[in-house]
Amino acid sequence: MEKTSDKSPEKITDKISAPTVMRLSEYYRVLTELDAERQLTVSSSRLAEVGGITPSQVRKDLSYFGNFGRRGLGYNVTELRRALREILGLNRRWNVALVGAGNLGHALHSYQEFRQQGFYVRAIFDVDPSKVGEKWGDIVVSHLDDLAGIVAKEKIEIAILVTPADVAQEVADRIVETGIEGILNFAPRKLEVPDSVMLRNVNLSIALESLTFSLTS
Amino acid sequence: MEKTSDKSPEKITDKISAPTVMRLSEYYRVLTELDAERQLTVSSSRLAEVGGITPSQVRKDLSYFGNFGRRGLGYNVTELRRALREILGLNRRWNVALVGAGNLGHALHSYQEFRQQGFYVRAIFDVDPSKVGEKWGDIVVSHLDDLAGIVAKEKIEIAILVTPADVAQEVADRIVETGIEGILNFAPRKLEVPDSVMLRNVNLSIALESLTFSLTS
DNA sequence: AGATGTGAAAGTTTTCACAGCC
DNA sequence: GGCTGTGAAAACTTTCACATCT
Repeated sequence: MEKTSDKSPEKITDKISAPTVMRLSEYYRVLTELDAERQLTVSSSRLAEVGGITPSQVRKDLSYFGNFGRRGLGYNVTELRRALREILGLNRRWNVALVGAGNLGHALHSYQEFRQQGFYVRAIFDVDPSKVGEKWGDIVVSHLDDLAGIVAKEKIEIAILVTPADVAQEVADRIVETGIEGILNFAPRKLEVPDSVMLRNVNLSIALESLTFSLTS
Repeated sequence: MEKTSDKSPEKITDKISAPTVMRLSEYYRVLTELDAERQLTVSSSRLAEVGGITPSQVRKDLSYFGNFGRRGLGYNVTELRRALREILGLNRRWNVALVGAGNLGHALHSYQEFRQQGFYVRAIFDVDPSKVGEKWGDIVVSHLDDLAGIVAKEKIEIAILVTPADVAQEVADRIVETGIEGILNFAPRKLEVPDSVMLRNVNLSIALESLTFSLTS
């Protein structure tokens, strides 16, 4: 029935499944579009249709966090969008470091979507002497040896790891040492990090392989 | 010489869950490393340890496709690797087109991992006149209007869609018209394609948002 | 002995269905 | 009438445990 807004001191996030979080991100994106189109309300069925899922899935996902809708009317677009911003932690800026100044790092540096969501690349690191010193936009590529100092000075909270796979673990170790809270790993290798550091992996090959798996056989 | 079972005329792939397919890709990557290290056999527990899962999960995943192991001994690395190559459709070359010649397209074009897995970028498309005609390695960027002709000529089977979100659907429609079998979509928008076209999505923002979700709470 | 393959149990996620409110 | 919120059922995925084979 009623959920008070008084929450327990422990993390809600632990009880929420990964698929639910991914769907929240998609709802957020759709709501951003609807908001731009001046839509005032949206129903769970509408949200479901866009995301290719069921209306009850949408309602269930949202119900973990509160009662955002109104029976008979649906959800207020602006209100729900703001709620999701907060839930996803997007109602603030995040200082990010790119670790690895290769092509993928370059693409991520200029990825508009990140900036729009509040992710600010504050530093870029590499070990290649020919890259250190390069200017990327308004940021100068630093040597990895300066990681700790710059992370502290720039108050960097998240590292995006885009190094070759064979050095990924040792670079991750150095990132962990700086006290950074989260790592987004693009290197195709499973990393070991302490539980206190949040780790998410993006493997570009896996998506392609899942495609060829389905196209084969 | 294990042979995957010869049971049904319909697609095995339909019965295999997405998480299983992703794990197969990871096993394959680990086996590639073990093979390079001249390891002859590997147990499900060893494979599980590297992937951070349970041994029975590994055995269950593999058992959907055949009996690759030997009781008491484990799996032959080379043999299992070859089997997974075949299952994932990596025992051949795939002709790929990059649709979108921006930074992300550029990063993917030079992504070594793709080439190593047998994915060959045979064409690159854009609509920006300043990009059409550029030379990327040994490929000249073509205008999107030439998509159908070049796809046919180069026997392209997979399109990697890396356009801005707001044109992603119309570009996807044009890709579908060419008869391409699969699309890997990097644009942050849900695409509508016929069931006959395989679609996989990679959303770079979602991984970051899942990180901030866990860091917030 | 050592490790797979698998049916059954446990756990998790999705869907159903309907009470309850607009 | 319309649509949410949610407990219960169904579906799906993972883990267990042990028979089975080398």
